[in-house]
Amino acid sequence: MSLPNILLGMLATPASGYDLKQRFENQERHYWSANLAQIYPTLKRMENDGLLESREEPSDKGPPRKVYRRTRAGIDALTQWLQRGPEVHSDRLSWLAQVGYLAHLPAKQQRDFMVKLHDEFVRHRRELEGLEAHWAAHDPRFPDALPDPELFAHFTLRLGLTKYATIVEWCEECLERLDRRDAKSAASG
Amino acid sequence: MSLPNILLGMLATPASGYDLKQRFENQERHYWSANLAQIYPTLKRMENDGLLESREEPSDKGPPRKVYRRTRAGIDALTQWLQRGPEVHSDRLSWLAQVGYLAHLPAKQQRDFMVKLHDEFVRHRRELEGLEAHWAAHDPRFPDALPDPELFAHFTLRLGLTKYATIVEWCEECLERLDRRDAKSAASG
DNA sequence: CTGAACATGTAATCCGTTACATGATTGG
DNA sequence: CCAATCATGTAACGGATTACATGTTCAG
Repeated sequence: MSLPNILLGMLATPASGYDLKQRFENQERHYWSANLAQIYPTLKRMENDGLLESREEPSDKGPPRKVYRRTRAGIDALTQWLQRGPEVHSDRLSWLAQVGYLAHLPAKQQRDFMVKLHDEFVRHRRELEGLEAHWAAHDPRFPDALPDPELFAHFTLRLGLTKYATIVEWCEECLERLDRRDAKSAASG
Repeated sequence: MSLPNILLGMLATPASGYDLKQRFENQERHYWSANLAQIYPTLKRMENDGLLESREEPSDKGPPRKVYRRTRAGIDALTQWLQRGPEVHSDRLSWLAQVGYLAHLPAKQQRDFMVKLHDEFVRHRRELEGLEAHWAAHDPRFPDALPDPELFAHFTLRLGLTKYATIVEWCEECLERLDRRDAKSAASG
């Protein structure tokens, strides 16, 4: 039941399904994703439920855009979602499950796996660093004078950055431990 | 497609569906979860596919246990999963999406929300700290002389611990920023 | 003229949760 | 005797992914 609420949150300014998809791929990518085949029917259902209203707008390029806006009922539903308190579900980190079973691979492939992970998360971290740098350069209120909605958007960005930094450091520690182990086994074997 | 592979990884020693569920609720809880209604049919299907074989064993209590063991084909499938490289999907952190929209709540409720989050993750962190302390107390090889499979299990535990620690610290920073904001607005308003 | 980006949708399938269904054993 | 724990399953539903389907505009 999260996607409809997240869409309500994102619709602070009116937007089309296509716009929302773009935002999932940029700003919100580190904590949620959704594809168009899920977004379009969800928006339609929310309109039927009275949470949104839409109007068609001509597009410069391609077919007309269907632009959605929150209704009063939509804003109320969003507020109630927040008032119910934090929704913490168990994470599904299949890459971490994989790390737990790396003993099934030879030492070289174990190392390769951890290096790939490391590089992948460095890439993710860099993307968010780029977002933050851009924000810092273009908004004189950044970071201590940000008004309410942007303050919270910055909170989520900070979590993304520290999360990726933590994972990258952890990968480096794991690689060091693997190297120590292999140095030891080479000496004794 | 992750659950079958994770079950293969967990079945280093033979176990029943019920046993595996227990393990999801203890050791593996910080990176995966599955309930019995998903585990039982998955194990059955994997047996049909030749990845597992089972035998019935009498139980002290309740109906007979169906104990599964990996076949050679199962171990091969697990190895291939690992050789395909890390499976990194986008996280689904609905609590973080909620934080992004907290501007819809009054200041007091914003703070309450962050305090609840903080306390929740402190609890998660403490559970993993308990696991690690127990391990350290009962295994003389901990942490530098752990042999291969346990070494990687420790890697996953370390990630869980630093992940929760990072989130807790982030909650505290957010609370400080909220308090500074409210001190400022009280002075000017 | 071809491919990328714009723009919307449906259908089939798969994964995960909740609810339902059954029954034995042990501790309080 | 009752609740908790042990133990296995099916059915219905909802959420998410992949594949299919259509059509425009602009840059190279």
